[in-house]
Amino acid sequence: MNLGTPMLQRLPLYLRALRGMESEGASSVSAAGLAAVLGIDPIVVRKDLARTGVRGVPRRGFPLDRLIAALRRLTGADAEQTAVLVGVGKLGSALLGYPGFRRAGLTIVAGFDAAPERCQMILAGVPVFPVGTLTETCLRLGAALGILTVPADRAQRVADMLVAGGVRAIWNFTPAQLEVPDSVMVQREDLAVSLAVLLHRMHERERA
Amino acid sequence: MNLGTPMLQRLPLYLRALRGMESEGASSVSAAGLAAVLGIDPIVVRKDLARTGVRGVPRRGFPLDRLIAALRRLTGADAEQTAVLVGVGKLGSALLGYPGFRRAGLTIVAGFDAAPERCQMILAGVPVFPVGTLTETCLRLGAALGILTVPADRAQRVADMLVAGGVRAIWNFTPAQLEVPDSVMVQREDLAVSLAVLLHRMHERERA
DNA sequence: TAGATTGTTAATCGATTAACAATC
DNA sequence: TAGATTGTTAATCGATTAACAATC
Repeated sequence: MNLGTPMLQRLPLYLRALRGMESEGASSVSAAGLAAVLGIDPIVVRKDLARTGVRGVPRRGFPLDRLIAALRRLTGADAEQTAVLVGVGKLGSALLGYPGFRRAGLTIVAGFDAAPERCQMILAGVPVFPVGTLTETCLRLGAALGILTVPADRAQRVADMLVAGGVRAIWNFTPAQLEVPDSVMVQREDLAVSLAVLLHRMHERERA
Repeated sequence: MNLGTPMLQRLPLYLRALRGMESEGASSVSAAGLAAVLGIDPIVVRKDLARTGVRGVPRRGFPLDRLIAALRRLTGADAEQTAVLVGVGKLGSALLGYPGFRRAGLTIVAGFDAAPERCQMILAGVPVFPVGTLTETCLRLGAALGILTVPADRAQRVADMLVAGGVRAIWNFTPAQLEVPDSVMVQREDLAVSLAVLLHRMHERERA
């Protein structure tokens, strides 16, 4: 199944809302109900749910458990990947403690840092190692993903080590432009981009 | 000028790259050159640059200074907004120390936290106050933006205080679904969403 | 049966891509 | 002049929106 980015970005929102409903004892949900909870256009939700392949029942809605299973599969949450995180500064340790990754199917199995005093620590249950052991440890653990939270000027060097360590994707929280082989996917997380969108929309709304 | 989100997300990347070129002494840039640096399709860059209104010169490219000025205006970086940040935990203090906000035209003027031991501190040059003084301080400082980095179960209450404090937008780093008046823009920053996109694309690439 | 809700098909809209003309 | 690069117009593509048929 080939999903466009806009739909792909909505799926985790559905998943989170549906899990909440399930834990409150619900067993089915209508597209309109889900749309209302999330503040999304009901037509969009209906179409998205149709594309999960789960059949809804007129007048009753969709079976919650099957919908959750389908969404977990579509978002890749059921694949159980492991990640390493490099750069255990403030942002890095904040990410180590973020519980949402587990629910999305990602387990961070090791942290790395250049500062000796940060190594040998255990943060949020994750051991931190010297960055010199990165490639070797990556290979040993079979990590699928590398999370980059180092200073921008070290990003490329660490990325090279991650690639040598066999990761299949890099989640880049630095502004650096990384050079990696085509086989490795890089996704950039850029707060300056988000902020620009926010400021522009804020001004836009005020003009209207 | 009404810009679509895709273009709006590319503008800060252009801006950052152009600033780098300027600091290296360049005075003009071609669309193709900029595209190569960022790994973006040259046709897209050419069209985006055309929409800035800056005239390029065939065989020479665009004047760097005018392009930077135009991009600053389009992204809102020249408007100089102030923000307050609520929840000075790991993520919150990481954001307080992020230098990119300043360059994007945003200054964080105050932090707030519920824990008494975190108040009276100064982090990255920003004073931290008790969350009880939030609304009052917001009004006094005339903050345009509230950055929400508190636990999810307190998000709505803090959002209410921010709204009462007169902010025009809320940058929500919690998974909570906020209820605010229509006049206040809410932008959600959701790592679970980004991760789902990343994992899906990673799998997609491996199938290909 | 009636009515709510799903499922599907068509229309609209905006972004990307392609092709080519204009200009230094 | 020749050639590189911008600027513009048209074609394609995908997502959203709208309308309506199908079904419990």
